Amino acid sequence: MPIVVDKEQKRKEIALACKDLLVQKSIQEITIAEIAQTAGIGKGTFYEYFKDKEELVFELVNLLMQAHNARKEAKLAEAHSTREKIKLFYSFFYEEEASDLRVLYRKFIAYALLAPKQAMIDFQTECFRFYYRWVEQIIDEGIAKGELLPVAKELIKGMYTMGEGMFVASLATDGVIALKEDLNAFVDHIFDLVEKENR
Amino acid sequence: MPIVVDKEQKRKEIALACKDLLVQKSIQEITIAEIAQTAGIGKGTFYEYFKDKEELVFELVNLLMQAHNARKEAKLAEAHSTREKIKLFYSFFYEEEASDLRVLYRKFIAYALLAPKQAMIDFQTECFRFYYRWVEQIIDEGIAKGELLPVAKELIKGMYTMGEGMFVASLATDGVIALKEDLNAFVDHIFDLVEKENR
DNA sequence: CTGAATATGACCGACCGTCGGTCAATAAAA
DNA sequence: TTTTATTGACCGACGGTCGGTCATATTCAG
Repeated sequence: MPIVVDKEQKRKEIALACKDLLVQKSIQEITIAEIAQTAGIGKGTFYEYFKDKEELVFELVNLLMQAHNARKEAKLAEAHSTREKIKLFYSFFYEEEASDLRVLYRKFIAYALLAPKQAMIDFQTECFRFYYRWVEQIIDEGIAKGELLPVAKELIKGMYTMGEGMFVASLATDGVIALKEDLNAFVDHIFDLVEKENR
Repeated sequence: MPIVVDKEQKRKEIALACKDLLVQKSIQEITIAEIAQTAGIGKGTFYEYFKDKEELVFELVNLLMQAHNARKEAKLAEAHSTREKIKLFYSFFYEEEASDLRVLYRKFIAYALLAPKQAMIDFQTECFRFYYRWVEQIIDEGIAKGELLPVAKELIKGMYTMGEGMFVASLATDGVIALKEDLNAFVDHIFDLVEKENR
């Protein structure tokens, strides 16, 4: 048989090799030739593995997000209070650890708005479901323990999208949003409202 | 002396002439030549008024948003309850009337994330301030009337960004968000929590 | 007062460079 | 020999520029 490369694997390698480039430069400034050179492949080869630059960004976000989620799940075990567990979810938006991923995620969202492709939609939907279930489980536990009012369950979707919304808004405005502080403040105020003991 | 045209005015005319084109096609598919042809000007002339395609989108969003805000303020006078007034703010995200503007706004956000320019940031910041003040005033009235708990004031920023977040999320996912229903449900639940009578 | 000369900015599209995407040729493995 | 992977030369589309043209307001000589 002829040469057989693991296409899936090579995709990942190419994407990873371009990480710094993709994080540092705006995608529009990056040329395919530059990408190929960075990954140490020919320009034509790039097209064997990706349809365009967006797919490359997408692959990388996918890759890093998976790793990120794994780390987060580990951390979740360490969190004690319900409030802390929920805040852990939002920390993606400001923690130093995830800053590269955030830069890429931002570009990914932009593309998803500009020229959505099914794979992107599927990915975003899966992300939503993943985090929704996460938060749902935490809230359910809180309700079961009698800590939280049952109405807390109805707030999950809004709370989730609030995070993304504040993230986007903080990137597109200047001086009106302090992401970490505003996110945590909102969560605290909501918790104050749905914790039974405060009633 | 030579012909002198009102540059500001002509910018608006060009932008307005391209509205349908910009709403219907993805920006990346549109060429400058096409824009020039649609607006009935030469390609070179386009560059006399805009630096690039993004500026054109921006001008149009700006224009339509101003008109939209004016209409909204008029409607606000008709709304009765505090809850209704707040919901009026969110209706931008789903009302038929604003659908063209939303399509453009979506593209605008994408550019603001992809390659932010100061003018875009300023515009978004101004939009934020405008709506923030609006909501703030309504909430303040509600508190003054004794309808709402004072903590309601602390939720404004989160509530505002939740709207944008749910909007973005609904565009980037499939089947998990019903924008109108989810927005209104969240608002209702929050109101149930911050209205004094429900305590 | 008139109209010819002139100055100036609006307008334009031919041209140029860049870059995304293709494909014919090559290499290498089986 | 066949099949697969790789490559960079090549092509055409498109963004952006620039020199030239045109329309009109102003000026001033007659």
